[in-house]
Amino acid sequence: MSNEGFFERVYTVARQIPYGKVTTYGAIAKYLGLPKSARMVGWAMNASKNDSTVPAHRVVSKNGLLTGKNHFDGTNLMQQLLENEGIIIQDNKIQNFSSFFWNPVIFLQ
DNA sequence: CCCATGACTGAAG
DNA sequence: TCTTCAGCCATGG
Repeated sequence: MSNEGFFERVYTVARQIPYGKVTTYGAIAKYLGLPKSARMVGWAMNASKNDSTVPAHRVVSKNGLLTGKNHFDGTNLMQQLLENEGIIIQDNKIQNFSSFFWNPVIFLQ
């Protein structure tokens, strides 16, 4: 894992996100040892569009805002996918975000 | 090698 | 609370 490319490492973590849970770009970056590279994680998600095994919709910004929803096909596809997992969303923002947050730094230690 | 681009963040005003 | 700004660093031209 540590010898794989940056994207693959991001994908490996993203695939561990449990159903009905979400995490942030920054948390994944921190887990990978690059706490200042949240943008790279977002970029990796964009590149994961072809890879259906990566649950990119479960990765949101620090505040629970669906900043990447515009990169999904449907206008509200990202939101619908999350709501389908039991997550409540209002104004592009996850409600009660902290209760859905899954921190890879803690769970994958 | 230099420059632009970004699904981010945290600090500052 | 909201808006701006500046680091951040992998990729591609």
